Amino acid sequence: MSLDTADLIRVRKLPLLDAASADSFAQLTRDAVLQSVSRRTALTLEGEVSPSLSILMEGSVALESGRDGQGATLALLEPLSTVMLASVVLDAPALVTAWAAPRSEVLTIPGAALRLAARTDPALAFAISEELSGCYSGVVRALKNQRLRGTLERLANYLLTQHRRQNGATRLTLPSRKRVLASLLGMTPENLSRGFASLAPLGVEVDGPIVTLRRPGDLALLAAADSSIDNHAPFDAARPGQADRERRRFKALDFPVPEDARP
Amino acid sequence: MSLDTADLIRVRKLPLLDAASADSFAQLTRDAVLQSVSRRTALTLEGEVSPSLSILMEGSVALESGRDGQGATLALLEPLSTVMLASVVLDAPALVTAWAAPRSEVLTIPGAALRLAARTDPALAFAISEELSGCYSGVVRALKNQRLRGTLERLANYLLTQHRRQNGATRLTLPSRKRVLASLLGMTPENLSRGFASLAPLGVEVDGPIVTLRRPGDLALLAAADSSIDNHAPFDAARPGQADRERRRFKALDFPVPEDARP
DNA sequence: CGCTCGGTTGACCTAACTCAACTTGTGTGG
DNA sequence: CCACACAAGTTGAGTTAGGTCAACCGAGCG
Repeated sequence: MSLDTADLIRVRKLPLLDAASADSFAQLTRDAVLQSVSRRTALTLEGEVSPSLSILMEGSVALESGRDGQGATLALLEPLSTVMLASVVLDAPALVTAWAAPRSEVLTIPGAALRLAARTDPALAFAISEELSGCYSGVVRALKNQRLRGTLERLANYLLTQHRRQNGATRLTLPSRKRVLASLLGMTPENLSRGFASLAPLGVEVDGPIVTLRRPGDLALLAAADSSIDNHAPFDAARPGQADRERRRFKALDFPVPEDARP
Repeated sequence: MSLDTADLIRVRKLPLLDAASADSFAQLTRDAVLQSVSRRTALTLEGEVSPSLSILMEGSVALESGRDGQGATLALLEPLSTVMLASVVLDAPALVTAWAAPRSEVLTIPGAALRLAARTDPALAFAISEELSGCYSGVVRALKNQRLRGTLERLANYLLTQHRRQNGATRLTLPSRKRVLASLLGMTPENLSRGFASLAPLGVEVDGPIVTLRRPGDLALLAAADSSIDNHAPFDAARPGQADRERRRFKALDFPVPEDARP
């Protein structure tokens, strides 16, 4: 289960571990594990301290809170995201349950090793700060999204995000079952269905998991009504590294990167 | 405007700066400023990069988002909080506008100095990570609070939180005007008023800004319906049911151990 | 086949918002 | 000193976004 040389090379490229010194990299990977999960697996359990940090290498992870059934999906993570890094840094109970989708690949690093290494390796500690800052921004955006938009606007916005993420193709594929998409957007499956229906006049065609946006501009008009939510100045081109990091984080949380934002 | 010796001693006690080495402490405080703001002042502006980190020493700060009028209050910060540390770490546009209340006292540290110092001072960088982790947890809790509780539950819970924070005294003082409290709780002022009214049967008496909780236990029953939301320490009022409830909940849900098998 | 499961559609319900009137406390100018 | 305006808060009546419940449909599958 331990990391072989090929794994080490792969893993070294992660933003977090890339920053680490040779020493702390060795320390961190000594007891790290890289494994493919076969079935739906909980990486953290709400309310329980997780002994290690998970990093999603492949597949996807859903952050959920609350009892199953009444629970809410707070985010869908994409590969290269850390999973509840904050809880590991604080060695505190996780605030959400993190479900890894079947066939995901996850790197697991002992939390104690991480905290220890971070205390002596400034580059690592700083990389952690940057990662945490990205996570923080993501959740703040999610909160704003929830508080100042209605369900239709959230849906429209989500579709535009996917649109952009899938390189502006007019056909896009929903990355999850509609049921969990609804939960992510803070609405019921029934309402999501109705939502799609009422977006039809705006050029949205739905066929199973694939959605066609005939007139993205019209959609943008709806979402842009209060897009002060994502409308912070475009990312500074002079800082490509930061921009990348931010973009990754955005993707991870399923909220839009305002490349331009003007329809 | 620069810091005098007394200021330096005070400021050295901050969690962030306490961790810093003598070197980076000097570096950080060289261009730092400690000032009392006289009127309502924006420490950060939504969408604009803030050149420096603000730390609230005295008074209070409200984090708002959205156009004035239609905006939402996302948080009320207490003294010793950092203000949008994440944005400063990333040197990215702030996600919210941070209003300092009149007569607040704010320490201002150049962001560039902070980032520079953090890159070489592991203790400082780690302290920043811990602070960010705390902020992250706070926002996640806010999001959960918003998503899985109704307005009444949020209000009840808020009152209990204040209750606890003010050392369990039966009389507590609201830290802000009801108007902004309503916005913080994600409801309208009218509805907040009605909310207080409907909590009267649970022993809540309101007289202007002071609230008396006659029977905190009853309130807790209402809020506890899903109190896994804020897992920070059990409520002072020892609720023997709590642990049981939680256990039952997990059991009932058949919450799998990490090596879960989905049926 | 017939079963379940994900999704859709329709009828209904309710929590929360809106709007408007009214109260009360707090200045402020004559 | 009063008159007045003004803001914060409360109360009431009507509206609506979104949730709930139940029936229904089509696809995968034992």
